[in-house]
Amino acid sequence: MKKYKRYLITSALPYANGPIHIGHLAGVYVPSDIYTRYLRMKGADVISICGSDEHGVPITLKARNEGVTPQQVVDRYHSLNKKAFEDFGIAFSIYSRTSNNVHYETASDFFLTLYKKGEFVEKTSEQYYDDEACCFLADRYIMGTCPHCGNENAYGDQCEKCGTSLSPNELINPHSTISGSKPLLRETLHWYLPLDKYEGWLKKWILEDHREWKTNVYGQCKSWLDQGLQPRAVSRDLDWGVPVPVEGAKGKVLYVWFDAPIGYISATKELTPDWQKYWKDEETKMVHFIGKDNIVFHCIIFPVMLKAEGSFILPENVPANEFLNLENDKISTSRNWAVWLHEYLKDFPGKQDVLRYALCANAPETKDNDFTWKDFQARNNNELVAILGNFVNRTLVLTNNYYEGKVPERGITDENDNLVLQEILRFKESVENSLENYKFREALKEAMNLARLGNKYLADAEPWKVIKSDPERVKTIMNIALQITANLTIVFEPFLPFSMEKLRSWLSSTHYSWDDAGKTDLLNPGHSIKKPGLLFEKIEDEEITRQINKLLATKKANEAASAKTVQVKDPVTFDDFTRIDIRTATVLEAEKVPKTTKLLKLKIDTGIDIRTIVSGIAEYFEPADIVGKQISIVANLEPRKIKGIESKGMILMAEDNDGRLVLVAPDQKVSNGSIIK
RNA sequence: GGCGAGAUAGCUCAGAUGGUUAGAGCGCAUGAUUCAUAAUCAUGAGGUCCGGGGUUCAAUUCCCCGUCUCGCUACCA
Repeated sequence: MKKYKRYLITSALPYANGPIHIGHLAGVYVPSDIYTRYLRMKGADVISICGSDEHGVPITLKARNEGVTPQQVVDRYHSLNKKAFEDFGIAFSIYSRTSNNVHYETASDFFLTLYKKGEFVEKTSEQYYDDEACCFLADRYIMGTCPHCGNENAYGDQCEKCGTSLSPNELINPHSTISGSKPLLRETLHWYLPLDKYEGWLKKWILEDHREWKTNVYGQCKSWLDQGLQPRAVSRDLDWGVPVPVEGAKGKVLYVWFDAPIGYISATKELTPDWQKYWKDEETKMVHFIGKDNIVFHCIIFPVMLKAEGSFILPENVPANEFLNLENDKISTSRNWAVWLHEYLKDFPGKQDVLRYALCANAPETKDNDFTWKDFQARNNNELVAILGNFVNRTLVLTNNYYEGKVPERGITDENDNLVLQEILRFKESVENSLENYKFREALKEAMNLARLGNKYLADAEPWKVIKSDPERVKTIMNIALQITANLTIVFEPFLPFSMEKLRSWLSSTHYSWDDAGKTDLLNPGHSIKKPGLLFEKIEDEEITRQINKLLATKKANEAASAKTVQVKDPVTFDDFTRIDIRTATVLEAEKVPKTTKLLKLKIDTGIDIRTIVSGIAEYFEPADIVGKQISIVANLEPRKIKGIESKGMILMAEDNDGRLVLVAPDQKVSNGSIIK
């Protein structure tokens, strides 16, 4: 294995439009923190980089909705999240932000370097332009009627009601969210990063040189590479972000995914004038901690950016995690379905380590996992309290009782003692091995096994009995139990830094280095320890019930919100209404459009003609079930090509609250082509 | 629809280049113990290893076809 002189750890920059929740923590920040703390304990030269990702359209929209500036939005979440991370003990070397000057400079320079090297492809395309506001409209700045579900408030990139992803020119009646005016199509110039040019290089770098990457990461990369890469735009028409630093690029900023990873570099610059040795020296090991949704950016796009620039190193590994669910449901910021870090810290003061433990023990390392409050409670009560806390407590209490807190001399050891002393050394290796391979769950379990060993040792040796018959022997037993305790402060330090600090203070011991782990003379005879408190406290049912009720209330609120009927649309004149030609028709044939999920191709008899309509209803109707049914259609809708098939008209559907589609048909059979009015 | 990942004890997960009884932790049951936050220790019960085919002397492991979950992606008039 290659030896490295120093480490550069990055953690995905959280987007500054919402607070941090347990999904972020379990997927990215807890693992990266454990890894960083471990490396620091080894005495390695390591920096851990993170910060707020503060650009992009959703932030500008949130600002507009709230009537504040984007800067105010990001200021709010930046400080909230920065503080929450600090309070939670995530040991970043720096928590920076992409709206600061260093970043503007760095990102700008980076773009310019690529620009001057001729790495970009320039292309013009047609995009919506707002004449009144005099600017191009990013997807999220255009709203209109969703062609699929009729939701009038669909965004240019997605309808949030039916989940359909859209492109702006699909919207019916598009309007600008800035001025409300109807936008026009205009030509605009953008810069593209030609990923395709680097495809061959990426294939070798990932598929051949990094077979050791996690299967989910490797598989996803392979999938992208096999499908072939396309150039990707690196600029957008927007006024919030890093301006494109070339002539004639007024009103254009760097696209947020181009801008954000450079944030790792600028944060490093901000941290140290020595930043180049971390980013440009082959002897630095760079590791990106991210969630699975970020794989393509960190394994394909950012490496291409770095490679194209030419002077930067590439990540040695990208240990992406899967997602964490909450009580059997996807975590969702917009649905308020989350455990928010800042609220947890308030609800469970002093219990950072409990959450760190629960999230690490149940981290979604190989597949999506579920966080439940019951599991959280069980982990605390049955593991932290019962195994780790209890062992520490009984050892320290006995030492205080028997020796007034002075570490006793270790006398002659018996066979079992020797076995245990050997075991202690083994733990160092196995925990270390798991950590080096980013298997944090496994590492934590091994650390806990050391506490288990301690409990078993005490149960076997029974010092509370032996003290009556052979007090000399008890000194040896307690000495060994204390050495185990000292070792616990080392192997648990990366996972439970708050508790281990407490424990060290009770032991009156120093902050050991990682390489002290396995030693059995960490506490010298005669060394004084203090009276212990409780390392962990039981969490009672009421506290858990309170949290569960909080979530139930959220669920109820969400249901109430979705049941609310969508607001009645703006009035239309009778004249407008009569322009829509709605008629009855009968389905003659139905078949699934190949290679699609939702599309059915229908041949229908409208009474006037036989025509083809393509409709996105395949998830709710089997072709056989719909043949022969009488339906209602919009007969005079402009024809449109869908998947190469010309569709003439639209089938009317009623959509239930849960999204289920139901045919709208006449009550009794009528002749085809009957006008519905 | 394409691609990727996953599916193993009640729960959370390991695992096997295919080979006699498939493992761990938690939970559960029984026993022991009382130094310790009713905490610990021992023992035990629990599994068509997602379903169906195939290859093989032998498949939970390899191949093919499905099902379900999650992600990326296409599509939705």
